[in-house]
Amino acid sequence: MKEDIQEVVYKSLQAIDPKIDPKDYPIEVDVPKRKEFGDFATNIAFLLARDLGRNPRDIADMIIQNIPREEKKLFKKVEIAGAGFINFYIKEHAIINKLIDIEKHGESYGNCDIGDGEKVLLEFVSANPTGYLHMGHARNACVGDSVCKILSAVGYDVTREFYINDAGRQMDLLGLSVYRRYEQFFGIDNDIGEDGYHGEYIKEIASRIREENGQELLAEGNKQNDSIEYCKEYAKNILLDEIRKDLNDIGVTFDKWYSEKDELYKILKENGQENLIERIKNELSEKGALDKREGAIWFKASEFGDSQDWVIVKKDGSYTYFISDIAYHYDKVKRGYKRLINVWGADHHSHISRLQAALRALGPDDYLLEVLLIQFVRLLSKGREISMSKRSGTYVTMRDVLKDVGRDVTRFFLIMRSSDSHLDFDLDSAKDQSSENPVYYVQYAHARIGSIFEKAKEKNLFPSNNSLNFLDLPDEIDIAKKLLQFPEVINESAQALAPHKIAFYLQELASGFHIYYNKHRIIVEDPRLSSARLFLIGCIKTVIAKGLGLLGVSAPDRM
RNA sequence: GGGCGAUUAGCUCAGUGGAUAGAGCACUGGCCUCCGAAGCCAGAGGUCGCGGGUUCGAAUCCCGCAUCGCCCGCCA
Repeated sequence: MKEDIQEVVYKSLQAIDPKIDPKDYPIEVDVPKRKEFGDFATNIAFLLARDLGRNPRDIADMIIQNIPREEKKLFKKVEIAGAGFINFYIKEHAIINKLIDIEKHGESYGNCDIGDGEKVLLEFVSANPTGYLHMGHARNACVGDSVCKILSAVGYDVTREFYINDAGRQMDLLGLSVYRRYEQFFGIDNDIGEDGYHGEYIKEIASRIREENGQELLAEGNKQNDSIEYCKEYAKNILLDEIRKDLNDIGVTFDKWYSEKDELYKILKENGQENLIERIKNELSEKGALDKREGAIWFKASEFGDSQDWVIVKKDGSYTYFISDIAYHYDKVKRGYKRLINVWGADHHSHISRLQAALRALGPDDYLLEVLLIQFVRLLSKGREISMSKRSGTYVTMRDVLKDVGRDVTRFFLIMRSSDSHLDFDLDSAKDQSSENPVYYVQYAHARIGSIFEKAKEKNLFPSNNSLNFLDLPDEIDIAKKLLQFPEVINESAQALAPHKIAFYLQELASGFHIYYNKHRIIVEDPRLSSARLFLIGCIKTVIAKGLGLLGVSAPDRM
């Protein structure tokens, strides 16, 4: 509906002066906060006034005068307000009739194609397989998944990817920790070390290894290294399975699990011995972006927009995590993705600029990488914070929370705050099946409508758009307007990568329905009015289901 | 010392330069003979952290300051 207004204003501007370029004057149309200011308003007259050196009100008047006759039919009135706003008041029946779009498109209502099929790679979660997922990962997973759904809805071709960090020191520590626990089962007194993993699950994994292998793995020297390597692979596979299972339980799936070890260290056939990391190193070297200093090799990030240089090959000849990261992201580009979006915890923010610097150095395209930073989650119970540290063996996992409060509530809670705000996840209010819980509020509206449909069916009443002119209550017009804003809400949340906007919208829409329901009966004497009202609430049901779907939350017919 | 984020009602938070700043919770008082009370209605609650600036207009943009969280490793 908003586009219709933009079109009207544009036509009027064309009538005034065909030379006006819409690129110079983007026509902003929004819904005023206050009802008295109409259904839509534009500030275009202010923008033109500045450049034309004329009074905004005069320009607004001119625009109104030049709206083509045909287009004027849409409006009850169009007027100048304040210092030069133009307020549009749409005819009620035009709004109500627009609802037919919702029925026509059903589940796909609100979708569009502004993404134009562009290939987007969304990398999210990417938790190290060294432990169970905690609520920070869960927030990343839910936000990432929802962003994927939203971007798909606006026409992008989205691939979802999980990067498995299975090479490097953390994995070595994991293998060693498991092996030490294994040794302890045979009375060997050892020390896991401060850097090691201390969780109970490490013992459980070691125990399984003992059950399968007895004491065969006890060894010294090189043979012991083989045993540690075995423990590492064994633990990795178990933990990856657990991560996959947890993600599955919360409704998050991936198109590709990209293994650092398998993909980046794979020998490239066409080039003899070289692997992807070496190739990237060579490419960076050819571009003059590397420097040998203090026995190490540095990427000169400071020459490509970052604040300092970074080591990519250590003094001992081994790679840093950073060069794997560069290779991985360059590989994303090579795989044909035009847009790379990463969902990262806020503690990784310093990696953004250096990675962007590396991509810039490799060229040719600039600024390919967008990062959606997610601030921390604090888990609260009875007003107290619960520890989520991975090193202490006692952290509360995502699995624990999921079991406790369920998928829908977990997802909604993790999504309903802006990503750049810290999030307090209050277990007590999450568990509360009451009005304090916004997810039930929205789901309840959906279920209530389902229930009304059942009741109507008994009386042989069904939704119909044959008598929409019966919908003339102000409450009905308000709801219709709200429903018609939905495509714009999806758009905005896609643009800002901000699923929480949908969560807020749904609460407002549900509120509109509950108010309407309490004030007016849906099923009334006149079957034509009943059918029209059923049609209206059917539209609400469709939009709620669609919106909850974008958040990965179910829309039950009963609860 | 540098960087990122935050600071809005008692609490948790929306608010992408627009008109009189919003919601939920909590609090007070009402509403089921009636399609689901997990609901609705009414009330009260504000120096948008502080100080400058930009302009027709600033919670929103810019500069400075304060406070809180996170980061600044040849770990990942």
